[in-house]
Amino acid sequence: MKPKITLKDIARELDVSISTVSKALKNSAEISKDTKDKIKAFAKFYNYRPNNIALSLKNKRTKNIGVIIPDIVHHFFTTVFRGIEKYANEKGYNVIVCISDESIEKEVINMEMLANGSIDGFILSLSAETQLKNEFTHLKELLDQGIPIVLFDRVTSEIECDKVVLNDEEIAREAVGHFIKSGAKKIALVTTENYFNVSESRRIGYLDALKVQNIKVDENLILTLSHDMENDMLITEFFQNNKVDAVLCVNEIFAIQCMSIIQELGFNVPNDISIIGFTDGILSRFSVPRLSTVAQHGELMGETAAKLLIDRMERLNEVEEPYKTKVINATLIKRGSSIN
Amino acid sequence: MKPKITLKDIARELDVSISTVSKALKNSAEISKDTKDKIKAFAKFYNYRPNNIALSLKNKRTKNIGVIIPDIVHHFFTTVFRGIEKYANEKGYNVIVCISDESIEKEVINMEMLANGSIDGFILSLSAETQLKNEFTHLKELLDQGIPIVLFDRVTSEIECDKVVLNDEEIAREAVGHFIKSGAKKIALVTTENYFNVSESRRIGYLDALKVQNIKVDENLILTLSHDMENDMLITEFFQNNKVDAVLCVNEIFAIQCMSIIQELGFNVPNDISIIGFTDGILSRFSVPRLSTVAQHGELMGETAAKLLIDRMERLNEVEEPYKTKVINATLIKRGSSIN
DNA sequence: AATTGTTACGAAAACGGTTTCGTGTTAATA
DNA sequence: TATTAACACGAAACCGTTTTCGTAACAATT
Repeated sequence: MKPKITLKDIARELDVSISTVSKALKNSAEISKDTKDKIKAFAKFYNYRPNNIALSLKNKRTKNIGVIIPDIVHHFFTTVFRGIEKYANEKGYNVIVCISDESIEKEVINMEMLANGSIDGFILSLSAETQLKNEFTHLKELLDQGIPIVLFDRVTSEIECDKVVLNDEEIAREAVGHFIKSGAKKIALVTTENYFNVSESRRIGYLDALKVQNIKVDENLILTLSHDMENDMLITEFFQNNKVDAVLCVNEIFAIQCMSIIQELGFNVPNDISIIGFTDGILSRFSVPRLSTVAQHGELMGETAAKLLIDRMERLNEVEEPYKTKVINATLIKRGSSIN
Repeated sequence: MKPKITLKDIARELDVSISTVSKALKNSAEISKDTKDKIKAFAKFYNYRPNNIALSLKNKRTKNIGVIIPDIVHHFFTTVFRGIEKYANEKGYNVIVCISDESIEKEVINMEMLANGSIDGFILSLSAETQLKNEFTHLKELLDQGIPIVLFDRVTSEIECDKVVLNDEEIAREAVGHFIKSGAKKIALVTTENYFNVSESRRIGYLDALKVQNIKVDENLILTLSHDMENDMLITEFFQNNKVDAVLCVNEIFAIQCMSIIQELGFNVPNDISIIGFTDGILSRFSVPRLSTVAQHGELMGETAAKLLIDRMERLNEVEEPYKTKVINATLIKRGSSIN
């Protein structure tokens, strides 16, 4: 076993001072060529690498980013994370991930844990509970301490910080417009409780598109499902009791569940009922027929969030930039589950 | 903006020494009750929290774990990660994730980056390229430096360290046995290049099960696909050219692709051809019919790996424990794609 | 010979904690 | 009254860096 070597070790062995070693390794003009060569050779031989922790303490920056996401086993968040990791890594940052599990308590604990020096900034998507309770003091306090935060996807207007969001409203409008253009009249929405900002936006887009086309909104055609429950019965009843031409689902699972039940009920997709889901994940690509979806470009979203954060962190001393909200444009991917 | 407060700040304000503050906050018997109360109240009021970086430097341990995985957008790795994060968090550790992207270079760079003080130990699954090239000096060097490593799933016998693996061979045998019991004779295997230890083990299990039942191995019934290519043509030809009763696929995607193509070719699943896949992910649960799979219990695997690592790290000074390899027992989940 | 300027290096502070050890003050004991 | 013990606190070292500033040694200038 050969443990890591420090500046002190090199200094002792070569009979010079620690400062000389440090300067030599940074190629300082203060040190003579002979001494520099000697020190560099020694350092190289023993594979010297500066200790990150000591550097962090000295520089008051860790080059770590904290990422808090509600759930990692979820295609969208996973792709966002990949975008964050990729960009951060290119810029020399590491990523510490915590999973809030949709709980505000975990969100708070994890953030406070990391905020005590472990990271230079946060990227997060709010937990369901945080959105439900509308409780953001933990975020405000961190911002107050000067720790930059970037919110993505599940954001809130209560907090002033950089944000990255999808054009949910617009893309929902576009999806419904697509249904209408193909002749659908009875268009359903399958969504979650609307304390989620994204569901709310998608609902608005849905309603908007109907209004524009003078289609009367039928509240019965809006099915609200919960995240964690078994929804099969509700979905079955919904499609038994309502004549529907098309259905927009706010996530991939709902869309696949709907498609499966619709088919079991004897309807044809897309001829009897068209379906469009959100999140262009693996399920959508391998279903039969393939699912038309809204691609959220998670990876781009992650990269954008990381760039926003790193730009702000590396500009900390200069003039304060105003906060930005970047909008990622979703893409409607038309596949077999809707009529072209 | 109110920046973080330090011991020094408290000491200055309260006109005591830094050591007194430190001791008071740790409730040391050395300090009088009066002084302690005063200091605690002040610290609480200003929300004092010790700086993690300073603690890390002092204690020579970061309470961070480095996790290196080949790919995060992959159900199995994601669940393992969740297990790691969950257990680590309970024990007060944070998790720094790097994605190797199946590249040995990234694996090396990331590990060296983190090894310079940022983490206390690693949990990783080898990249494809690392397995292909059989190149492990980076791991050996880190172990040499006294940094503990736990390998999971994609492991190698070249490295001595704690490991967590699936009983791949056995479960493949069981799956094939299940096929045979239901009357299948022509049993195919759809797998990846066998430099992956897991594919290799599954292949051995497959061959073994056939041998035990005196079924002659037909090399034509083993289809080797690559990870990144479009395999649809190969799969189609395979099922056109070979009479097959059942097929075992080493991952979920292959299984779904096979099922889809098999159905397109006019066969019935499971009556004409049974299918079992690996990885009990979301695809398997929502396909029609639902896919019989080998559940790899990723979360348990992650927890086990994290426990192994943390146990070793927290036992560092005591006697060296011999390295362990924990085997996670996979479960064969029988659903609609195979005959019971 | 005295002054000035380089060169090449070392001492020390700082980052924010913990911990060992030393010490002044008071009270208890002989 | 002198010694000892207990109490309550502070000084300083240490973790591994970076960086400012001071300075010894020598050369060059007047």
